[in-house]
Amino acid sequence: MAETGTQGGETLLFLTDEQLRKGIEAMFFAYRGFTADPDRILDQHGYGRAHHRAIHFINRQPGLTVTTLLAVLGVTKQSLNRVLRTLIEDGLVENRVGRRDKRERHLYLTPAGEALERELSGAQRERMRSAYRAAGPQAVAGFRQVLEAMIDPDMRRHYQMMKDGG
Amino acid sequence: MAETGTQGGETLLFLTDEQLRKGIEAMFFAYRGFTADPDRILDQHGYGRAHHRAIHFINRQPGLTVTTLLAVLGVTKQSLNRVLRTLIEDGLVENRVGRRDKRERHLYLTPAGEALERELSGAQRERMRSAYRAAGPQAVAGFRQVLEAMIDPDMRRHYQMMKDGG
DNA sequence: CTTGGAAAGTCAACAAGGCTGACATAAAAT
DNA sequence: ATTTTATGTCAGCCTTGTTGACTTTCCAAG
Repeated sequence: MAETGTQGGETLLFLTDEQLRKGIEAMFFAYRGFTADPDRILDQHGYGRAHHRAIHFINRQPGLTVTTLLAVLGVTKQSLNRVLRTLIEDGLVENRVGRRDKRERHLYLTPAGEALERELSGAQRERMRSAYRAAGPQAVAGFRQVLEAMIDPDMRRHYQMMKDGG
Repeated sequence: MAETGTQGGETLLFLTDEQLRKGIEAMFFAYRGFTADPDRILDQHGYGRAHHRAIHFINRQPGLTVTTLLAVLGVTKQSLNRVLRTLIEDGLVENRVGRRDKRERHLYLTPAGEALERELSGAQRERMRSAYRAAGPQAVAGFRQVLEAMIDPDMRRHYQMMKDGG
């Protein structure tokens, strides 16, 4: 009760424009670090960030349909198709006709696709792990809380779907 | 000492691949939310994300030189120049010859530039503020800690320069 | 004072990865 | 039988990144 200018015992200084600006810039610079290692690897293989995203989510949810992947990635089918086509041609992704609904195509990583996925996610996890370790478990919990609150409501269901496995 | 499988009294479960993967996906979806509002505004004005980044840092550090901005943004001068040229032509950015070193050009926002900057950062801060408020001050502290640990060492000095009020 | 290098700008060409619009096919649903 | 859905494709456009080559201006060191 010695504090002044507080509400519910918590100061609101973390909501100042200055604090928000710092968070915005941290987000900008951190995202660059976040993508830097995969970008290097992708470059060696002649792929780009768009290929990584497709590979990531196909690995995460093997057998998802093109429409689902489209919704998760939030791009047009023409844009995704360009990427998906090269991955299929190169033998990293497989395209199986749906059993129940034969219009659907279910996407799977081939062993080669899984190998690239491991290479990419390994590098990305390494940086993440190092940041987590440096910050500690409590900071990590806060990190996730804020990020999840930033996700667009329309996208949150996709995030949850992936997060909760399956 | 009643705990098992712990080190220094802290569990290491937050470093599992599964936890890291969730962090990676949260980062992916959150960054999309992070850029969504400014992107809509930029689109109305006929600009792109590259213009936003330039405007942001010029506003943050008025009078910075082209070389500095180049280093902060991490793009080539040809790429930046294309963006900068349109901003100058449109009267949002001003380009002053350096007093000490006349080779340098110092960048400033015009009143019109400042108006757009406020519109953009206002929208971005609103989302950030809402996420901060939902997560609380302790989570915000953790959020910043993890993000800062993710920043590439080469980039950290630029982040610090901006952060500490350049 | 000359010369080398730094700061800025420009031209051309290219690539990745977004977008729209139009259209085709197969299969499911009505 | 008809309509709708899922997928795929073609063509063309835009933004924003890249390389490489070259110029002008100006500072600084010899």
